[in-house]
Amino acid sequence: MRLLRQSIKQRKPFESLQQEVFLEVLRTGTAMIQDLVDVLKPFDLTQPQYNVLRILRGAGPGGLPSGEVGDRMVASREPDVTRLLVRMEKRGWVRRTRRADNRRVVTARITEKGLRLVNALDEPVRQMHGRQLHHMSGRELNTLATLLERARRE
Amino acid sequence: MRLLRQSIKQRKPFESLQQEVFLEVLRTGTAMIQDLVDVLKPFDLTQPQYNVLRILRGAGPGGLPSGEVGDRMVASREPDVTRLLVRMEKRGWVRRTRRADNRRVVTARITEKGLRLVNALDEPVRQMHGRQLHHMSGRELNTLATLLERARRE
DNA sequence: CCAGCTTAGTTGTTATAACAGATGTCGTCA
DNA sequence: TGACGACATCTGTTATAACAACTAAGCTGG
Repeated sequence: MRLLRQSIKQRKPFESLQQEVFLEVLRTGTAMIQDLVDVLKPFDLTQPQYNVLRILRGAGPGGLPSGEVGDRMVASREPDVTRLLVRMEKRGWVRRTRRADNRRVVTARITEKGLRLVNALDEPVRQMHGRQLHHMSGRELNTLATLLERARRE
Repeated sequence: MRLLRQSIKQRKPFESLQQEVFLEVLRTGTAMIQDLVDVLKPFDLTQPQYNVLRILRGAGPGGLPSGEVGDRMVASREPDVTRLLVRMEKRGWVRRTRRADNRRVVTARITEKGLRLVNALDEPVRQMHGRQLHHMSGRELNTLATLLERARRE
């Protein structure tokens, strides 16, 4: 009887559990991203733009090929990366140069201005993370990060 | 010495932990949403449209005011909801009628065609969730869902 | 009852995303 | 060496998102 009940209960709740996790991830993600957007708005910066600035800061003075930038972004197609970088170049945050030894490749580098901007955002963004997650213990955060990473496996 | 080390170590890892959770949530979210988009694409349906269909199916034959639909969607401004519903009406999945007793309100209802579509998607979507998360135990899923919900609190 | 506030939805405009196809450059192998 | 396929990026087009301003309908207090 015990076994029967278990096998009955197993199927249905398990599937809806998967769906619940799916929905929770999306809800949490949109809430978090919205907080970031709100932080960036006064700086007249969108989230993908901020993302690019962080990537290029991390890449150092050598910069990165456009394609590499695209690969490191969570979600963006190649054509969008091109135009994103072009727009950012117009704003003076990024410099794009065609590589001499391989003229197919466009190297994107962060400018001094872009660097100042992204540096100025470190503290506000850090504070935002604090506001979002200060009520969770280190242990909980660790568990959460681990489970999320595990969720993406396979 | 112990205390000192602790106070030194405490600050930095904790903040980067928050950031790590933030990034994990976004990465997992985009991966999951991409899977859904891939499932919906053969049906020529976008994720917000699918969302609306599920909401209106859940609302039953009485339908819902546009504003209500917007509130139940994760992220979408009012103007976008209007146009989203208009587009879906053109495709025959939704019917919009102005309410007689309060002509400001537009009630949106799912059509027979829309209902067939969203019902036909239940199984593929369920299978997608299975592919995404079959490697995680019920216990892990429960913990994950609980922690995510908790992350949004406060 | 009616001027002015509120509510619900719409329209206009600009920015960005998605997708397909084109362009310019490079490597390579007959 | 030079045709050809692959690579990295770009352009064109359409769809959708963001934001602001507007319209129409209902409500309310003098």
